Amino acid sequence: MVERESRYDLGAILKAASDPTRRAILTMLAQQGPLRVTDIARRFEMSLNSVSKHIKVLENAGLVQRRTEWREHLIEVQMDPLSAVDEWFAGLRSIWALRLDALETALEDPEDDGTVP
Amino acid sequence: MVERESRYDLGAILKAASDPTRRAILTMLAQQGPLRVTDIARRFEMSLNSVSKHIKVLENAGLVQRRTEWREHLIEVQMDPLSAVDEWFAGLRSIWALRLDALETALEDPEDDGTVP
DNA sequence: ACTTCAGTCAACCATTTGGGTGAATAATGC
DNA sequence: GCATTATTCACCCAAATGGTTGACTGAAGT
Repeated sequence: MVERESRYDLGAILKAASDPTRRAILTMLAQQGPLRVTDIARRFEMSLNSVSKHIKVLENAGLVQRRTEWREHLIEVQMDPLSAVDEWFAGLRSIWALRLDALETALEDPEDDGTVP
Repeated sequence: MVERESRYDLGAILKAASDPTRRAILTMLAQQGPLRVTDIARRFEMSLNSVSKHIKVLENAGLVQRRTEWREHLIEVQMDPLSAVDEWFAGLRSIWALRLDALETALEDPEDDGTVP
């Protein structure tokens, strides 16, 4: 059985994705497939070190996976954690919709004064 | 015609949502409907000021809206910006899927050597 | 052995962030 | 007019962030 459950840190995912450089890295990886750190860095006007740090943030959030073959670190995008965000959004939307439903019902029911405590 | 287009700042939305306190505020607002700043703050072990700041961050990202009726500021959750995130995720996933498709096709076609440049 | 290449680690710096306090603003209630 | 209520504004502070450079580790090529 697959260990279903949000094993991902929602905050970490969102924070990782909130940086434009890191989003660009993710896009690049999705388009081009697994890349080495150096290859990624070369496409940015930024030091290799900074890119390496960004990758570590992404890795930490689970948005990227590292396959250390040979002396090269192949970085691969990982879409799974995104679903944790999807799920949180869905949850938020549903409780919001639920409240609206309750509100409507209350309005139809004249016993209630229509206020939401 | 509705001004469709991502008028939202993806980075701002993600960053705003990356903080646990702010996520809690959003959840609270979704459950309870519009609330005053003070009401929100009372539910946290945190100064009113800090909560006020958090709300401003959310407001800035478009995730909440302020209806300044009377002297009270009614804060209301706004789900629209979330779709900007949805869309970005969808885009990322689709370019990723596209690349995989291309890869498969290449593998079926023996003229290609199977490598992805 | 020596050099080069791929990356990380460590230290540093400026800026942002998340928190706090106290004063300021503005409307209401007396 | 004065106190109360609701909220923001202006600072202060510690910690985190995004970037830099320079030293280090480890594998490959010569």
